[in-house]
Amino acid sequence: MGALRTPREKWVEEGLRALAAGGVDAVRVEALAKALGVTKGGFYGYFADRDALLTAMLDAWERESVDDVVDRVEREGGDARNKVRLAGQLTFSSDRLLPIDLAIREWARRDHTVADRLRRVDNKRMQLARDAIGTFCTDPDEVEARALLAFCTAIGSHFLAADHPGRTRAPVIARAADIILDVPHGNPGA
Amino acid sequence: MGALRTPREKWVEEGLRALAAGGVDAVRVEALAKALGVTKGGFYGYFADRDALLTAMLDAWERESVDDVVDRVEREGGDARNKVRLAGQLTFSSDRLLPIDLAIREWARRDHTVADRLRRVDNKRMQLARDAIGTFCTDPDEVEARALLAFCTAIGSHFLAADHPGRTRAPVIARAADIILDVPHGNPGA
DNA sequence: CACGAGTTATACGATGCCGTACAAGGTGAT
DNA sequence: ATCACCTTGTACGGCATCGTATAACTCGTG
Repeated sequence: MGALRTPREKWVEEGLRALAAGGVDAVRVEALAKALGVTKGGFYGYFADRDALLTAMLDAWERESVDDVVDRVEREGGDARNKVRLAGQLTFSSDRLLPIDLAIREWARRDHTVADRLRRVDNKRMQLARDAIGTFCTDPDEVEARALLAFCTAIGSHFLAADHPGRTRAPVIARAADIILDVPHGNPGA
Repeated sequence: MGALRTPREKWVEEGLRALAAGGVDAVRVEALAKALGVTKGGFYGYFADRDALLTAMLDAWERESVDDVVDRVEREGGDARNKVRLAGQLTFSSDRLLPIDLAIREWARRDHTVADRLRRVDNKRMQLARDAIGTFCTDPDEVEARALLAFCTAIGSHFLAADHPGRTRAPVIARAADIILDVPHGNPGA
């Protein structure tokens, strides 16, 4: 057989890169080919059309961002509050996954198929947060509210452009996390 | 003089509609013309090019979503916690402004000019939240954290696809707002 | 009613993109 | 070395879009 010089995965990978950088409209066959240093010649051997690539990209993302993350959290999570923090960090602090995640959220607002997939993913992640928060909070309504807060903060902070006078964003987020996880703050330094 | 049949504002308005519906890439001169029931003939009398329209759209949005909202909140706000709730509702529950707001947040992630404008707008809104929260919360770090939570929840909830088993999204948000605004919950019904 | 200024329609060239067809190229097996 | 097979390059038709040029139109005014 002839060598597989630009395998299917390369196209998917480059597609996700383009998606992260410029949104779904930036995923163009000829642009990906240029980025890969080839022409689109081989593309249509792997994919029927551009839509088939988009589907393959979503498949890869869903697998990578659910299975992998859930596995790691279960193995390394430890304490309940830490599991929430770890789960958040894995997706929302990953230089690779975060931009893809945000781009897919934009995409999902305009495409029902993508929205359904995102719902599946978010539901699994949300259950993680519920389980963890449920270990130190008994009221189910409050658990749901705190889980929502955790998620919205993780996502929303990347869409919020405001400054924090005299501070960076990080400590503000940390303090917000304490409120979400109901960590009391006495007099500072105590 | 000949009548002004499709004035400049119509193009801006239709542009914002297209932006809200399909993102900045959907703002296409010929598509707007079609939506307005004309051809692009008159467009280039008002705008040097497509970029000029995009700038005009941002101008209109910035004026409408800052000046108008701030004015109304100052006039009708009342109690501090209610000011936060009202400010949130005005932008984040408006069928007109909300989709534009979300679309501009996506746009801002890929265009520094837009990001700067969004920062200006968000800073003004954020100051509103700080002032209101500051009336019942003394620790400045905590004020900042709660203001961030309020904003991130308002934005993030529109990018979060998760379901809430046995509930709708609204009551969960309401309960989250209580946590953000530090409203105590005793035994239910008390 | 006729004129003129401003507005709009139509036609055009240029560009970028999709998807197809076919030729050219490389790789491993015989 | 030669062949078969898979991959890639090139060329093409078709479509959508931008921005320009110019002709046609519309309406208020005299």
